[in-house]
Amino acid sequence: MWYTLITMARLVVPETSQIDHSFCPVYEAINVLQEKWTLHIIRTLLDGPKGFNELSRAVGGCNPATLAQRVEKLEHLDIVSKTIHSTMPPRTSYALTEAGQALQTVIEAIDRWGRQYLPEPAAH
Amino acid sequence: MWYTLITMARLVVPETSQIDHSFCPVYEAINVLQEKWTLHIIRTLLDGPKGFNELSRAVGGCNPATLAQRVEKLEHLDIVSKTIHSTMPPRTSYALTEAGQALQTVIEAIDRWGRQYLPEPAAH
DNA sequence: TATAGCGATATGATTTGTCAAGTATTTGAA
DNA sequence: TTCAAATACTTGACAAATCATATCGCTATA
Repeated sequence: MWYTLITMARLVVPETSQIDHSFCPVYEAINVLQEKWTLHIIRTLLDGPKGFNELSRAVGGCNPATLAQRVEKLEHLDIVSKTIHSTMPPRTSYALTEAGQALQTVIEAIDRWGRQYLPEPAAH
Repeated sequence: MWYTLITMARLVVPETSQIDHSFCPVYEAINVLQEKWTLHIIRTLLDGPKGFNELSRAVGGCNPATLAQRVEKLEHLDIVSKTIHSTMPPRTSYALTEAGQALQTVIEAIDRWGRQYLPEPAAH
């Protein structure tokens, strides 16, 4: 099975016009990264490991329930790793795994695009 | 004002610890791209201009209300352009602008990352 | 001794996204 | 000729995601 940039999530097999439910990496990757706060969390952790509240402050504006859910999901995907240093007083740190670090290229591409094409909001 | 990859949306000025509401391109770019379906829409349009239903089918799974809202927003951001060929019968086409085309680098980075780090879901 | 900080979790309100159905007209097939 | 399908959306009801805020037991600092 081939994949191209224009390959759809559900590939249509020409002969039969049936839907192919095979796995498409780009589509899945987009689904992972498009969840609210995910890219912000990753960008923040590129700066180095952080505790829960520290991460929360650095990300800016994400409420704790959502943040907890996001980092849990990212942990399952092996993008973020969680280390518990002590339970009482609670002390934890979140860091990027190798897969997480690899997302730096994505963040950089977004960064370049934003600088070039997003207009500074003008007063109106 | 400087921007770096680790720059937060609201920069804290060290001397005063006050919040700086200055515009941060990366943060804004992430906010644009993290809305549900946005990256899928852009990836689909990289394949060439499409009509509304054609786009809908190619994106796969996005409902028309959301799709209409997304393309309208992308039009405002000058990422997508809309051309009405005829009103009755209705015929329209959506295409990427220069800024939209430039997002190909982002999609490609996501593509590479997905192929390398997203595991094919195993049967369980 | 009082206060702030830690890593969360609970609550109920609000925002966002989804679903099914419908519009007015033309095109292609039976 | 007659009927189903396609075009680009819109509407209103509903479900799901995210929101601000309060809270927990405990420790380190003030």
